[in-house]
Amino acid sequence: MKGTKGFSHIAKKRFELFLDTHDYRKTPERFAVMDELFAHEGHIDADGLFLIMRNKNYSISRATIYNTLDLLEECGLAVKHHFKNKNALYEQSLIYQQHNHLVCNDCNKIKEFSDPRLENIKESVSKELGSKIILHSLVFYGDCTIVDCENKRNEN
Amino acid sequence: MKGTKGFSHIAKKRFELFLDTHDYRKTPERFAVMDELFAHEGHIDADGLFLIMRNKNYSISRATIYNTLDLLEECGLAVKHHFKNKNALYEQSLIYQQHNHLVCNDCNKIKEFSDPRLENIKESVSKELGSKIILHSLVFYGDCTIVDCENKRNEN
DNA sequence: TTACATGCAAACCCTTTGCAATCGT
DNA sequence: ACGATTGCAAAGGGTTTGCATGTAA
Repeated sequence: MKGTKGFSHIAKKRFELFLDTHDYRKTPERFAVMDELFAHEGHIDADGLFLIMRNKNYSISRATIYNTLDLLEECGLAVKHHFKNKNALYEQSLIYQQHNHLVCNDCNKIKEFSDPRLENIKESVSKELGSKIILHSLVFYGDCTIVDCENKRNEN
Repeated sequence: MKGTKGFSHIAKKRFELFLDTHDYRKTPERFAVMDELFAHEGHIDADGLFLIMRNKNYSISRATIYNTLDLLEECGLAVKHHFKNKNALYEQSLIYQQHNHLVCNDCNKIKEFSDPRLENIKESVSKELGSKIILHSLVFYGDCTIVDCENKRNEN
């Protein structure tokens, strides 16, 4: 999602409330991970965050990153995705409205879209199969049809 | 998918043709894995197949299972899913029409559904984002609303 | 002060890989 | 017979865990 800059203080408030409520400690590491996730546009994996923070000479361990990402997911500030990769990708979700992903077969870039018709499908399925649907994951995989796409074939 | 019994000879024909075309060898292990996948209703992981076959005293290695599942996926006889699990789940796809999955938050059981409106969404996204969509993955995660659901809370 | 969180490294789990033995063609 | 395929075990890569140290409350 774009345009999330300047919203991290709202995220911080929500995170603090969450930590308070659950009697979790407000450690600097946890806020640092949150900040880094919110500073990053798009999707990133745990190790990506780890490397970025280390490169900034912020001392942190992978274990703490994983732990914090779980907390962020738990309080709805992060969404965890399992695309075809073997590792999980995260994205901040403060202004997350359920959106979906199109993964490009050519360059692996991820585009986002949303479509109201998905809600209709959800409602039908809820009734038919007897489930209160809490979340969904819709991913399309496709070949690029954009002529001279700037992203095309730039994987190494 | 249900009702796939008795279709494995068709699968076998398709697999043989595929192996011939690609100059891959028709080993008994490959057909054994295919048979086992087609004998299994629903989703199963590589290790699940491995254990089933070992329990039948069929001597096979994990490496061969993984290799064969790749081949089956390549020729369209198997579909590989990445749900929230860390391991991949496979299902036979001889009579696979694109269908989608509802994963139960209570018991982890997987139900299937399909909805024609998804095709409409696909068409819109194809045009909007410039992509020829080859495949998709739609998964709903929901809480069971079925009273006295037989599957409810039987995880250990 | 005291229990919870961190950091590190080892353990874990699923999957892939290397190589000698086997077997399809 | 030749070379692809198998089986095994070891390596790999992402994630989790155990434990001593550090630190928020």
